[in-house]
This record gives sequence, C-alpha cells and structure tokens, in this order.
Amino acid sequence: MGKPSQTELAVLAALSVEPMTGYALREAIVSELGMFWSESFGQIYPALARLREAGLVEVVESSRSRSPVHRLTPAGREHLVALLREPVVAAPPRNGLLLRLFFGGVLGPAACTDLVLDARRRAEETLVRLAEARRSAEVDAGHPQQPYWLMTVSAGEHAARATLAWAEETLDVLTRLADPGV
Amino acid sequence: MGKPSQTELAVLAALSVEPMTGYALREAIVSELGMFWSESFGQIYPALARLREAGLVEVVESSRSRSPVHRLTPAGREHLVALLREPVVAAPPRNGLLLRLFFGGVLGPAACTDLVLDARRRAEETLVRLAEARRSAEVDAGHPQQPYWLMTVSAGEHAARATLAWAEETLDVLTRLADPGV
DNA sequence: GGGGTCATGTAAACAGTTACATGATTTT
DNA sequence: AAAATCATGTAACTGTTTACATGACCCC
Repeated sequence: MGKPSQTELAVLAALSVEPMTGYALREAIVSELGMFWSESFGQIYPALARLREAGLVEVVESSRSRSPVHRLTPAGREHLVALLREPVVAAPPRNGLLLRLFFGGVLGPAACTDLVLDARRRAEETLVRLAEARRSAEVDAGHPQQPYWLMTVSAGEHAARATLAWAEETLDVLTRLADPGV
Repeated sequence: MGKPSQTELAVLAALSVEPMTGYALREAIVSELGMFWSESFGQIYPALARLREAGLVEVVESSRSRSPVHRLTPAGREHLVALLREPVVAAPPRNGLLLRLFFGGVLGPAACTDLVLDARRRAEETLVRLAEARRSAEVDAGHPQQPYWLMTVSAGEHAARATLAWAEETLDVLTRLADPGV
C-alpha cells in the first residue's frame, strides 16, 4: 500500500463500527461524520480496493444481495489504531469569508454585512443540526462510545456559538461604519 | 482565462494594496493573511502568468532590480470586485481531531486527552499571534481598512477562545472517563 | 414495466503542495 | 569571496470532486 491516507483512516474507522458496502459507507460518513468529515465515491471505492489488496479489509458476501460487504480484518483493526495515533494533519487555512472581509474596503460595508448575515444564518442552521445530533446521541445513553460522540457535538456547538457572537459584534461595527452619524 | 480561481482572487486582492513581485506576494499572504489563508509558489507564479495574459495585472519594471513587479490594471480591479462578490466557496470539512475523538473508544481516554491538550496548546498559540496582529493593526488607527482587519482578528479570537472552552470541558469529561471513581 | 434507490466503478478535470533547478542581489 | 536572501519558474505527485456509464433490485 502507498502512504497512509486520510480517506483510508476514515474508511477503516467507519468499518470498525460494522461491516458495510461502499455505498453504505458513504451514507454513514455523510450522516454520522458529516459535521466534520466528508468523502466522495471517487475516493471511497479506490480506497476500499487498496485496503482489500493490503489485507486490511475482507469481503463478506451478504445473503440478501450480491453487493460486497466489507469487514475489518484483525490486521485492519491494528492498522486503524496505528493511523489514529498518527498526528492530525492540519489543512492549510482557506477562509473565503475572512479573505473578503479583510479587503472589505473594496466592497463596502453593505456587501460585508450580507456576508456576515450569511455566516450567522449558517451558524444557526448548524446549531439546529447539532441539537438533533445531540438528541440522537443521548438516546444511546450507556453506549461506551456515547461520551466521545458528545465531545464532537460539543466542539461544533462551541464553534457555532463563537461564530454567532462574532457575527453580532461585527454587524454592529459594520452598522457604525456605514452610518457614522450614530 | 479559465474558471475564476481562489488563488487568483487572493493574488488580485493582495495586489490591490500595492504592486509586488511574486515573491513579495507570498510573503505578504503568509504574514498578513496567514491566519486564514495560504498560497504556495507553485500556485502564485502560474496565477500571475494567467492574470498577466488576461490583462488584469501588468508588469512595472522596478528601478533598483530586474525583478518583475506586478500591478493591478483597471480591468484587474474591476475583476477583483466581481470575484469578491461571488459566493464564498465552502471547503468540504476535514477535521482530523474530531474524527479521532469520534472513534475515541478505539484509542482510549489517555490518547484522547493528549489530542485535546494539543488542540488547547495550539489555540493558546493562536491567541498569542492574534494579540500581536491586533496590536499591529491598532497602530494604524484611522486607516480606512483598519476596522476590516480587526474583524478578521476578532473572528480568530472568538474561534480560539471557543476551542479553549471546549478543551477544558472535554478534558474534564475525559478525566472522569479514565477514572470513574471520582 | 417504470421509477426510485442501491450499488460499483472509472475518467477527466481541478486544486494544491513539494521539491527541484537556477540564478541575481545583498550582506557580512 | 562566501553566505544569506530574494526571486522565478517547472515537474511530479497527491488528493479530491464531479460527471458519467452501468446495472441490480424493489415496489407500485
């Protein structure tokens, strides 16, 4: 196998919960990890092929369909632990909102206000989805993984509330910029 | 020119402040926008070549060196405004810390604690750099762009403080997970 | 049998980093 | 004169998305 990839980590991790088809893997990643992770089919299928070839996952034929269901092998579980222990790879920052705001003088306060309003709306929507995620995690009280799920939910909530607070503050500044008379 | 690229937006925006060489462009992006943006030479030079060919930037020979200094043309400034008005492109989420934490049961509370401690340390370092950025922006009191610079600094501060608060909360949960006797 | 969903996979295009090759200019 | 920094550019590689081609299965 080539270099350990982020996609392979996510695929192995998702398969550690239960064996799945590639299609179900995508659905699970979107619905369970969607707030902080994403994978496309174009990544998942080649990754599964590589992992299969490396003996880290194996195919178990499901009775009710001809679709290949993938399961972690013991070597795969070991490899998953090794990948989880590797340092987090930091993505280079690319924040289009802050880039536009930094050069806000070019666009003017009105257009900047629209940008911030949009960011606030998205943060509010995120909070709604996180509240759902929290409720559905709380249903599984007693599940050994539950505290870990709630940590990721809480991270999203803290970030979204920080965005809301910043947006309020910034809208205030923009109002005074547009109308210095106040 | 091809599709409007993020790199071209950043390059045009940076050149709107003052004409620069490609090298100085990189330095400016790292030092001024480094908290929320990044570009590599491998992106900057081809972008400059495309922008030159499209008549959006022109080369002004500097007297003290043979290096090509790039300046926005009027068409370039128009194009910059158009690009700034385009919707922010959202990067698909890829948070390695939260991915590891979600599957925290595989690694155990001790390794997760290390991950969170590391995140807290990085947030603290970020706050230090942001305090410097705030001070250096406050030196330019009265500059028309200053309020916009401070908005981006404030965004970073809110985010970093949210990370700190989440880290404290999460370290607490992890302590109780590792030692349920308390 | 028609429409929806489940399912696998590939090809093309795009975005981006890293490493390298090269040389001019400035500083010590 | 050597070393550091400024400067430009390319090539190879990696990762990723999107669109497409294909078809099985299920229910109405």
